Amino acid sequence: MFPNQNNGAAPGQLPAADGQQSLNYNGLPAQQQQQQLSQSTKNVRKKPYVKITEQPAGKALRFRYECEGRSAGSIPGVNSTPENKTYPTIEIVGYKGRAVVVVSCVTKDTPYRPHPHNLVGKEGCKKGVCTLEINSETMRAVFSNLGIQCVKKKDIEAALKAREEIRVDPFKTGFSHRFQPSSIDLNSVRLCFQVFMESEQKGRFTSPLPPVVSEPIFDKKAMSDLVICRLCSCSATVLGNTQIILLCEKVAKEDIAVRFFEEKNGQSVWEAFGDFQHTDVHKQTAITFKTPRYHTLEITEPAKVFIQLRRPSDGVTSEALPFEYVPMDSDPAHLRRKRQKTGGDPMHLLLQQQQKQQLQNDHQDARQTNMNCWNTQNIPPIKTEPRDTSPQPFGLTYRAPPELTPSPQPLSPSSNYNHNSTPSPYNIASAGTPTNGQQQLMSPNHPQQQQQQQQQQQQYGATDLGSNYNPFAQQVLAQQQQHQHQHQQQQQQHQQSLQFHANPFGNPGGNSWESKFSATAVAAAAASATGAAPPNGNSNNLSNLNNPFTMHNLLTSGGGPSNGNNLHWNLTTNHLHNQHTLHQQQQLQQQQQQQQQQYDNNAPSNNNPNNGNANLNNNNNTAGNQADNNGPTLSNLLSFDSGQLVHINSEDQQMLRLNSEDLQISNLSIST
Amino acid sequence: MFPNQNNGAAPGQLPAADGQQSLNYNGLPAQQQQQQLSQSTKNVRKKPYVKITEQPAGKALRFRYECEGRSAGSIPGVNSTPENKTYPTIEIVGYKGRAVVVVSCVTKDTPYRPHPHNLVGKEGCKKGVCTLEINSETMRAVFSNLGIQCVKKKDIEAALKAREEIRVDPFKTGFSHRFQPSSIDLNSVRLCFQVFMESEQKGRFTSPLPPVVSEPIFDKKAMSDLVICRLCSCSATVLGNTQIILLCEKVAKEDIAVRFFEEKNGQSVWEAFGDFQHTDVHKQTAITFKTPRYHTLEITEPAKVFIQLRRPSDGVTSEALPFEYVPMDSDPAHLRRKRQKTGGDPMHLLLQQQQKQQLQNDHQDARQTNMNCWNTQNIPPIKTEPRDTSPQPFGLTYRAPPELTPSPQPLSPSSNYNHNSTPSPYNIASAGTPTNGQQQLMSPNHPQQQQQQQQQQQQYGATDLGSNYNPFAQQVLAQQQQHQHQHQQQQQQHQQSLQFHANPFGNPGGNSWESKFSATAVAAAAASATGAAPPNGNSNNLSNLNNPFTMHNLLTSGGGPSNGNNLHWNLTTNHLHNQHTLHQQQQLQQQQQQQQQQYDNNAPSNNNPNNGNANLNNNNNTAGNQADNNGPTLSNLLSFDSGQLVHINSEDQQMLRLNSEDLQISNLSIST
DNA sequence: CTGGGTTAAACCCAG
DNA sequence: CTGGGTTAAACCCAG
Repeated sequence: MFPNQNNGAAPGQLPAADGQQSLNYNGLPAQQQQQQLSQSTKNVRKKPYVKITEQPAGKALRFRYECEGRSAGSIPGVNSTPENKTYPTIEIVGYKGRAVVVVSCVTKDTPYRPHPHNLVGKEGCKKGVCTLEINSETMRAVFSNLGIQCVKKKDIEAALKAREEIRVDPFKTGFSHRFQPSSIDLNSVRLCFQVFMESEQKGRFTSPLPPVVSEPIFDKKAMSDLVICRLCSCSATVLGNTQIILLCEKVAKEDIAVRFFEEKNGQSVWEAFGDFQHTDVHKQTAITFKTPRYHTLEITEPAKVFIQLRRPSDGVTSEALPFEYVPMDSDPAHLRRKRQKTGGDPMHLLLQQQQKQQLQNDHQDARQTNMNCWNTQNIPPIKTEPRDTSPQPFGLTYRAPPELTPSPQPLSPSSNYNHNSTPSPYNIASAGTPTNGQQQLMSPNHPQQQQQQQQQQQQYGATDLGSNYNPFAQQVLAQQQQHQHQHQQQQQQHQQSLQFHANPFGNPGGNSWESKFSATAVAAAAASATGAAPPNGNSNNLSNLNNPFTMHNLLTSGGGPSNGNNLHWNLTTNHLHNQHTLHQQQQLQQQQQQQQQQYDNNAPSNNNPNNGNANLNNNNNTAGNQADNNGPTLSNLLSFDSGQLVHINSEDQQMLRLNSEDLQISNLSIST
Repeated sequence: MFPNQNNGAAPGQLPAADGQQSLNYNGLPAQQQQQQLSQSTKNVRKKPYVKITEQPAGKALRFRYECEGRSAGSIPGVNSTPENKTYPTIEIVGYKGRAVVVVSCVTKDTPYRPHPHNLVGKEGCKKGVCTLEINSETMRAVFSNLGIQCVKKKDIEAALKAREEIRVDPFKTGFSHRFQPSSIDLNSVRLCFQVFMESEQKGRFTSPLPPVVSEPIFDKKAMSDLVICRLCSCSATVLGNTQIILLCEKVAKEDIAVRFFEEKNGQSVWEAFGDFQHTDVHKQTAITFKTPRYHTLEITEPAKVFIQLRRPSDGVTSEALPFEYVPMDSDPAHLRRKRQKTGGDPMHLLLQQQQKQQLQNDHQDARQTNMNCWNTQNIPPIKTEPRDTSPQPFGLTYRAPPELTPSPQPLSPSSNYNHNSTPSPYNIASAGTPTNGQQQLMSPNHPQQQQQQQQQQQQYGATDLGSNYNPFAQQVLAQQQQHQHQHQQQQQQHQQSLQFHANPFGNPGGNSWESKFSATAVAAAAASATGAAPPNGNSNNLSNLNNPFTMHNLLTSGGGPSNGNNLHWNLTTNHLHNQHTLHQQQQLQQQQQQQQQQYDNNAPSNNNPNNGNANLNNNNNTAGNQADNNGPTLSNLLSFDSGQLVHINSEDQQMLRLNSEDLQISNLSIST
């Protein structure tokens, strides 16, 4: 282990457990958590962790496009009310001291990949992530102005590339998903909180806590609830077949049903569905349907039932509105008269009415009335002369226009949209095998864990990325993770050395290869390269060399402006005999280091308009100083962007030295 | 006058008038046309002209975006039916022989400016315009595959620039409107047909006929008719106040009314409007309203009336559907019962019903029922015991889903959308003063006409381009026109010479200035320039120098990628004392020539990817050969694009010599 | 491929 | 500025 890492979390550093320790977080019972913790930490009694004390509201906010040129608003807390506004809040449990949190968007579903959408807001938001120092008294951070700025499909790739550049990838899934933009759900995100505690070396925030994700957040615009806005009538006769127009929020015409049901003592005793075809759904916002027949025609008083929208695909329903079935006597005059003519036989009447309505079913509309929607299971003998009872309508309109209803929409993500609610990483762990169960609590540096993660990704990749997803890409994913752990290289060296003959720049150590790699050599390598891969300035693209699939993606992904200062060379032939992923990963590390170094040497300030006088140190460090821990201090960072508490030194040349720490955020430094 | 122009149209060239000459075209009676023609042509009895024998359908086709990556379909003729398809067709009347027609989109409203939308199709469509040779037997051209590919707002400027480059500007309005993209209606165009007859010199199509425009064509997607798709009920009691939901095609909630009316012997005897607020318009596609009270409560049989949508802003209405007012007795059972309880007094009943419905008016919805919509002018004494009459509904649904109704939508542009139908250019002429009336038939080369056009543009500019439109820009417009007429310069020289002292490159002739304008001089001029105008590669931008408004536009129009090969220099100070527009125009010509020449010298093939081997001649002609008439031949052009009958030599360097002819299409050459 | 409905991206109004 | 409806631009399904 390394000096800056305290994954082992020496017990002495931790404050005594406070009362809150016994509270749940991420929905797990405290006992279970405790068990988990003890499983993984063995001798360590309490490990600090991040707790979301106020979840973000599930769909209170519309995602905003950058082109809208406006603030994206603030995600409220799930318990926010107009009178008492709350905001997403986290708390560090089991640690007191300085800490910094980095918030970013990840995908709703596991594996939690970096999500292209950006967090924007007044405080701490930069490059789509939000970085705040946690109040070291309360050990809390409240995110009172966090908006979600959505990217459009065409910009997914660029957005993920930008995220990759600042190395925010909480779960080390890599960024290969940027080549499958359509696999990314742009209508939902989770917030991911990555907390970094101050290390022994003051002012450096290099001790990460396991990342924690919020409940999903849905774009309010896209995910409209099922809502019945209006009904032209909320009563009908027990005979059914009454045409009713229902106005609603946007629905999918192929995936919507109108459900009638009756409850007795909280128990559903009857249900039936309105009868319509998908062509009866008008512009996604209105449904013309016919009422189902009531389960009995023999009622003398109106029967109170409910009507609601239901989405068959997931069973989600709208709020139920009252609806009334009235005795046959209450139907319009012309029907009543006809019944009288036919002697009042209700079955005859039923037949007549059906025939009549069949005729009314639009001269234009030749389809058959679908009798299947009717619940015909229990039709009792019908009373010949039902009493003339008066229906008592509930009112014709159920939802007033927005300006008239102060009542808030249902905001809780735990209502309709959490049917497949994804658990937090801790929950995942607990759901897995005992071995996998430790995963989230292990040091991300642990080689074993990296392999586990890779396995996990392959697992998920098959299900999450659709049928087009190429499992090859998952390798790249794992490979890309690897390069964030350059510091480990020295330790891993004994494992690696056996394979290093395959590397043409074969250099077992990470420290001294720079001297072997002059600009001339680069030029020669570049000149001898025959591949057509467009240089695009991203060091991870070296993974192409091992992965024809990704290469293909690169070649077909539209290229983008090529960065003339980044040389790439084709090493494919050198890797043909590499069979083990781990070996490939290790080689990749070497190559990436080499390329990074070369980038540093050849392009000292290109593409970096902000790279002015802010970085007073370390801009021209050499390859040998990997042990150099002098990251940018907060004051330096502040002079870089004075509105920013903590700056992720994304654009700094420094980043390119790859002296990154445990997590993707390389050097979070702070000065007091 | 010039050798290639036969505006005078020597009578001997013309075939004898055929029978069709007596037909109308562009909706003008033949007599009136005849009169017009004789007014302007004095001694010429019959002038050939273009007649649209089949107008394009007014809104049969959806405009398609380029990004949709598909054919844009074919505009049918206005008389097209599924069985007998027709297409826009023109005919040349009064001339027999070879001719070519160039079709392009122009704005719906006068002045008919080039419209950024492009014509695409299998035959002859290139760069957004369609060029066909007219069948010289029938003297007709049928456009059987003409689609409209719409540009998005952001691309308006580029699209118009491209049009400018190929010099398609039928009415010489210039292209200044590209700096007011929002002034351009993207949902409508007119087709403009420019016919060029073969000149005395065979194979050259340089004798233009006056351009003719079609009736407007509207984007089917955007301009949906007012259509009632469905009503939840098509009958109500004479009392009114029955809530009805109406489903419709997209309407504007602020500009829609539901009109009830009654006709007796074709005469409208009663009308009233449904009662609703704009908040009752649901998602633009449904309206919940309350029926107005019928003009009398004293009916014993159902009264047949009509219901339709009406757009107050322009009075346009939907088709009317039958609606039935039924006597009070026919209302639902609970009301009838209540009436019985209160002794059946109808006024009491009315009051009761109103109160009741007021209560039903949504607990949420506190607004007052708007009684103003009711026609209360003629309420007779009410019969105490109305007969129980049966309503006879017309059926509940009025428009079936698309797949069920074969009946075509109304297609004629002369129905709803031609309220301000713009006449053909001939009609414009006839509507003007006698002097202006000759305008369209005069040679555009005539100096007097240029001034007239300028006046006309200023006139139209004020009304067509909105309140932000700066009349200064109209000058530029005229100035821009001017530079298409370099040939005239020699003739105009005697007028110009007096003012030429103001020109720093003072060069009265158009032939020999090239020698005075070396690359060194250009560099010096560029170096001394202090203005901040971004170069953007368009020679017309030189007009900025005279026009601060346009300069402003350029500076704020977003710039676009600057063309490094186009040097601009700031001559503003040299023009401070120029007061007369004509002088400015003349100077501008000089400057444009200079710049063009410089462009030719410095950037021989930049920005011209197609400038390969197609242009065998004239790529390196000098400034002296302005009389050179060797345009590209058709065979040359065919090797350039073999699918193309006639090629507008837009990208040819040749264009830059400005040896353009009468119309904006410079050299239409053809080889047999 | 077509017609045409639907979704995603921009735009813009009203409070 | 905000929330949120509407339009314009893309996308995509069904025949």
